[in-house]
Amino acid sequence: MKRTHPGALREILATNLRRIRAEKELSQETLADLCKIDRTYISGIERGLRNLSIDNLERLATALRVEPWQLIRRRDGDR
Amino acid sequence: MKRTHPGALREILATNLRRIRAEKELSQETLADLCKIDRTYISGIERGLRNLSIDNLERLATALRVEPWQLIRRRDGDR
DNA sequence: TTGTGACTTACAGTCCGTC
DNA sequence: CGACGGACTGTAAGTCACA
Repeated sequence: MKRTHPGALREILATNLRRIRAEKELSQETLADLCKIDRTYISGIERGLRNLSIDNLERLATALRVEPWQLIRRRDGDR
Repeated sequence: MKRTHPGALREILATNLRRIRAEKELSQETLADLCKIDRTYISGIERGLRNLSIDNLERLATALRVEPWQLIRRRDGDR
């Protein structure tokens, strides 16, 4: 696929998105439906392959009913 | 020119960026230099006209020495 | 249900300026 | 110093057929 790869923030977003989506028990497809972003695009985000814009970050957050910043907040130990 | 202008998140970022940059007493130009983003582009971000990617959000955050999520976090008191 | 490569088009992002 | 414009280049956006 070779979609660009830099950026640690992408990885954080990727894991957060995947985790939160799982918590809400949504499939990529239903989420895609909710925020009107293509399913395969969401797939790409969750694998850290897509460098999305903050407009799309906002759409995802709204669909998931979380604040946008929660999607890029590092979560591990919560430091 | 027709720069797009949707997205409440952009406004939050705009004010946060402007505030933090001011706190660090950096000009748009020196910040541009620090994170290697074009000065006119930073100007556009601070006016909420630009829909930047999270890779660039990260670069801005790094240059300002803050966490990326702090740039898009809404503070009580602004809108 | 999700991953992937390939593709076109819209705009992200740069560089030259003026005021 | 910052707002704003014109003209460009590179890549995110968005979709598809198939695995």
